[in-house]
Amino acid sequence: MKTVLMVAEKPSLAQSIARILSRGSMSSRKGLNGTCSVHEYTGTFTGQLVRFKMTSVCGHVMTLDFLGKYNKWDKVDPAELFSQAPTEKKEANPKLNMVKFLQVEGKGCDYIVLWLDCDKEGENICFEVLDAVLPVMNQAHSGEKTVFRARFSSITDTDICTAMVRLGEPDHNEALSVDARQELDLRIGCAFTRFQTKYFQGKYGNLDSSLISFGPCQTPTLGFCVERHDKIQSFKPETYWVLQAKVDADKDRSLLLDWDRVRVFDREIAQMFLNMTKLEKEAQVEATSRKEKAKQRPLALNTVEMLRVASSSLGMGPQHAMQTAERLYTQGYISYPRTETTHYPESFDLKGPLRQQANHPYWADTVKRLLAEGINRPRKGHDAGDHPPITPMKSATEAELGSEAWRLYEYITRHFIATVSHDCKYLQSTISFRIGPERFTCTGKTVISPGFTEIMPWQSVPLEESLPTCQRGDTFTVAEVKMLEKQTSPPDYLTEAELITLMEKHGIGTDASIPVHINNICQRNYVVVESGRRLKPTNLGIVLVHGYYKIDAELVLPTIRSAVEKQLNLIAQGKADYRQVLGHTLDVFKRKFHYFVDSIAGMDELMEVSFSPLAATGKPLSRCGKCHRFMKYIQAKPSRLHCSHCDETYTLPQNGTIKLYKELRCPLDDFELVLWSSGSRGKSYPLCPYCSNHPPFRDMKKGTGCNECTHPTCQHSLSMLGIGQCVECESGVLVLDPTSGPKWRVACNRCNVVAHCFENAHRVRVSADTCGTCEAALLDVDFNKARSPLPGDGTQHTGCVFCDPVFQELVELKHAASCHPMHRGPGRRQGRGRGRGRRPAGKPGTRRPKDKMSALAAYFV
DNA sequence: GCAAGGTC
Repeated sequence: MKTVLMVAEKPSLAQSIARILSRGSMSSRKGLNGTCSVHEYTGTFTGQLVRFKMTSVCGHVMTLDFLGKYNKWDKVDPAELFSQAPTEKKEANPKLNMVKFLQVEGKGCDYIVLWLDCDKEGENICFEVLDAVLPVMNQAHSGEKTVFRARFSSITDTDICTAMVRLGEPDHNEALSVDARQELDLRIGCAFTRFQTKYFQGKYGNLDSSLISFGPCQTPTLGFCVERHDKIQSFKPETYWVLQAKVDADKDRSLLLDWDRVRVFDREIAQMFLNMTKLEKEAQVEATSRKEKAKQRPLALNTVEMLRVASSSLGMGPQHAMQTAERLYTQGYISYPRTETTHYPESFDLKGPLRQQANHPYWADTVKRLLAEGINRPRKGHDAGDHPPITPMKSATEAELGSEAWRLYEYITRHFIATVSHDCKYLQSTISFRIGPERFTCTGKTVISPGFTEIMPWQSVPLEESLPTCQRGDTFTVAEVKMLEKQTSPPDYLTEAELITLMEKHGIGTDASIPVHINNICQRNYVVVESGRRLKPTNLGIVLVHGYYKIDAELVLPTIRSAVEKQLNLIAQGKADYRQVLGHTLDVFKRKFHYFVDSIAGMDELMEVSFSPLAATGKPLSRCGKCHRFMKYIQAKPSRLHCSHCDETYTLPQNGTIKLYKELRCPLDDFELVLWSSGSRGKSYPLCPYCSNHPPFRDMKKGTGCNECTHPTCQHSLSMLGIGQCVECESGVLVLDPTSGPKWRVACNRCNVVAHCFENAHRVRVSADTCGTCEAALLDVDFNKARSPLPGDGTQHTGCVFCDPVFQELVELKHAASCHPMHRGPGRRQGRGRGRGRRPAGKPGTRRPKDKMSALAAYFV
């Protein structure tokens, strides 16, 4: 029997589609990556009985990056990234092992049906899948078609079954347009980002950002925030005047009337109108009207609307809202949360999800009435052909969801019930008055039937006192006419919800990536989220945007993306050549880049106002090995040491504290050592600022401290303080922290394993001798007589920290229990003993004996 | 260390 491999874009879709096509009779199993499942069943395909294997990828299989050597920031001129630097496709998520997985499942299959999402990205993933799978599939008989594309517009039985009988071919042009988009984004984004970051970080000391990024989506996103900031800054309040009239309606009730001219900006004119009206005793009714109006129930919920409401009404940031929604989805409470669609397909079972809510303590009454009286069909929305609108799938309570997830779920559910409810109907009555020559109006609303506002009370028509009944020609006594002086007020900072709307309108990002872009500009310290989730740009954000405006406004305008997308669409439609569009667009941006680099002084002028040069920043900390003057410690990210005499900057490890290390010096370059520490309970190690930036030995990497230095005799080096191989990670070595006493610590120089040991010992040294069993270096430990935990009256003991029974009680390994060698699969660590990093050549046979493993386990766990 | 796009 022949086999048909079918691939969807995500595990949930593979399952839904297989369930539809197999009519529920499939057998499912997990794939080798633990994330994707394979659903198998038999059926007919091109008139023959076949075995179907339905599975999925997890989004893109591959990602685009530069060849490794072009990712060295200090060796490559960013200008090279526009053309010279070659790119390669790498696996998008190596942990998922997607290529291997597809090949295992695809091996020996005869046909492939591609069920990827029906958009350009999906079309591109089709070819990623084919690249992986075609080489291992059975060879086709001459001329026989083996590759098919299923096109569907919703995940409904009819759509899926129709797609299956009308299979087509994947569209190469659409896929190519995505290839072009990827390459443009990569080359342009990385070139500008690297240039800006290096340029400004090399110049300013209090610029608090380790990355000054640029991108065709994030930069316009920031641009919107700064545009609003500029409006606020340049706003000049204007004074205006308003007439307000009050008439007596009943004995003890008066009506406030609105002036038909609304407001005037000239005081004398306002005064004139006031003079003409204030002596009038009566207001005459000129007209009355009563109109029935409706407030429409909401469209079904899609992702961006959910994100807007989450931000503006629930105070939940888009990134967080998305994570919460995904959790609700994987737990089965709501349908797939990433969708552009606001329209339910005709066949969608609306009553099913509604029935789920019929006994919910908060809205049972509303739901039961809807079910009994019949639901209202949702309004016609937009069908993007991706997924149905976000719908609650089962009932839930706050107790089972937790308060955060509950608030989002409650909103989604109320919104869903509202979409199948009736519109809110109300009566709007208007009375037009004349007082002297001026006209005034009074309006009032009364609810006829609340409709959906019953379940969305925050949308309800505000309760107003009804207007008195009257008719044309009636008169009312004027109680008062007065002139009010008011001022126009500036707009406030952009809210996240407003920003999402702007991004959507200008096509910046997609439903899935909008939260990412907003998050990016926060993390890069371009904007901060203020109260009411308003986005206030920082000095850095403002200067960047103003700088782009000054040099090349297109770099920040929202059109930067849409212009490129127009070109890409030509590729997708087969109207333009992929190579030509790509080459041309890169050429345009390469010119822009060179112009930007040449004009950077213009941005600098703005920077200088807000930031101070490196030489004027920071506090003196340690001495330079070249000029022996003090270097300054610059705390702003990325933290570094700067020698203004030599005009050199040395970067330091991030996310820790730095202090001087006893004025000790590196024997290689005479720089004073500094001590890096991750916190009081964490690890710390000495570090030579010069070696860390210019590794002295071939086997040392940049950015490392003395705990990885292979200097043979320096007292701070790995060679002198290393004890033995890390118990958790593959390449690390446990190193004694000589500064940690009296709460002595041994820490891995690669991962974050920290062992606490020998508390209150007054001296711990690494001995030159090694353990006969495991090759680890022995430790020499001295205790004070009064506090010695050693047996008898001993104050001194030498032994192996791993094997010595006396030391067993005195060492405690933090953090490693589940990752201990005992719990890991066999066959790693082959040929390597416990010796310290620079172990003498170990013969393959000298690994530790088997029972060593159980000894270790008993020891640490 | 960089982009933006999928998805977990």
